[in-house]
Amino acid sequence: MMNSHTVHVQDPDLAALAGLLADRTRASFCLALLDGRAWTAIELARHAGVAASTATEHLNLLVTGGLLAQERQGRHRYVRLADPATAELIENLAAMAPRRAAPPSLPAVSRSRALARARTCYDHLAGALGVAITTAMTDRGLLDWEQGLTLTGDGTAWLAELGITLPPARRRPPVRSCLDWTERRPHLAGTVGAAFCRHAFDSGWVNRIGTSRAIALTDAGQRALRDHLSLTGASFVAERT
Amino acid sequence: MMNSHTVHVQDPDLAALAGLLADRTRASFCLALLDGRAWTAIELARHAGVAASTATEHLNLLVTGGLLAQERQGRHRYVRLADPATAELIENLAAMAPRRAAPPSLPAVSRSRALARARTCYDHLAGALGVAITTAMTDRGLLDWEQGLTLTGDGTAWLAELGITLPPARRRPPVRSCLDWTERRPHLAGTVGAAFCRHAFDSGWVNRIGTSRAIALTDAGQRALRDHLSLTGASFVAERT
DNA sequence: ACGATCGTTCGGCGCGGGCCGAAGAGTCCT
DNA sequence: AGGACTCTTCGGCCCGCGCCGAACGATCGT
Repeated sequence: MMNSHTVHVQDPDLAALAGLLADRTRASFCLALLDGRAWTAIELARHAGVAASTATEHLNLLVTGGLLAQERQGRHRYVRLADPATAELIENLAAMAPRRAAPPSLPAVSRSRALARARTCYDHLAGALGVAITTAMTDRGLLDWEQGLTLTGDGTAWLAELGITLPPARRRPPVRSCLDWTERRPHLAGTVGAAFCRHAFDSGWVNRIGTSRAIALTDAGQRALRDHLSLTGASFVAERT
Repeated sequence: MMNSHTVHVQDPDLAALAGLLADRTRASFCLALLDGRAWTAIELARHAGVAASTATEHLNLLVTGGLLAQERQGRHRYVRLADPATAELIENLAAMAPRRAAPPSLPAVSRSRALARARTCYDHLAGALGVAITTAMTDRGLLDWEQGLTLTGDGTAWLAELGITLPPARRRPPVRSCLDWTERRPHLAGTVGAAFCRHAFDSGWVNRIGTSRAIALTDAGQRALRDHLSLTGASFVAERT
């Protein structure tokens, strides 16, 4: 039985959702959380340059609004993006948003260079590294861009060879193109992108640089990319410290 | 030569973009414009229940913000969504936004029933009609949902048989799943969805109901759906007046 | 020429929301 | 037990912004 005729059309409260992101501080929180990790309230407060009390209020709004999930451990309040759909929404918004000139301070430049090389974008790899991997996979026929982005049979076999098993396809698409705001080129996201990223961390191919969202490609990682993707290059390799 | 190392990372001004949609009136404008047509300033003002002067200010913001495109004809100011990417962004936001109870006035109920049956969603067909067509195409093997949404070889042939020629694939994906806020099921969008919708209007399969975004399936349209998709049903057929 | 309609500009009003600092509760470490 | 740290609550400030009405200019119809 259809009962759609008894359902009143309820307008989506677009303004309420957009209002959550319409504040500099809250937007800064969400962009920071795009690295996929859980941050504490004070980390976010310092990141955005506001008082702890202000951060608390903003986090309350974002959590009750459903954009953020929180988890309390001891005296810490950890928050992260609620789910991949939320991350995707923020990515899309960020990709369309106008740029805002950042103060080109010296440490900021060095940080931005590390971020441009390689970083996580929610649950997958981004930066020059993410783009290079995606391009190499396309060149080897593992990905197909003809109709949107799809994983080829060769691609499935290649993943299996690496020991990456994919969860059964549910709501979330296995492969998805993600365009973030430093690299202006698309890179691999979706469950495959997430699985590959996890595999790269587990196999020691990449490591986090300190506590930032930037990551560094290890020697093992360079070998792996050369062996499995014939991928060599310098643009995504971190400088020696 | 890579020159990415000279490019300063500029944070996307997410708050500015979200701020454009963070107002009830502006959000109401954008949702109305999701039907894909151009509206005049006063039409939007009346739709949202604000003074003309207020609408002018909001439209200025939305146009300079890049979300809307405008065209002036005589004393009229026509505005429409800037491009398909903008429409998609608003769709995604609307799909995630919390529902807001609408006052269930009697004319509103009747209007909502017509909208639920069949309407345009930006440039493609939506409502029960859009969902039924999409489902039928899937059942006949014209669409494949295994890896995201793709058009099969049979699907391409079927479109050619109808006389629908597709523009060469550029940035915009040929098929895309669109989830709007009345039907909670996905329906066909992308360039294929747009081309099919245009074909349906050109062939007299559907007509606009007055000046609303609701549409009515004609007798010719019912025959076409039966012949080409073995699709029969009542949920998407308008009542006789 | 005239009224009618559409759109814009401007001044002014009022409210909401973002910010802080101070005070306090809860947690961890030593 | 004590200090250090994280987080929350509250009061208060103030700016921004969404709203309107009035006046005006522009355009269309007759």
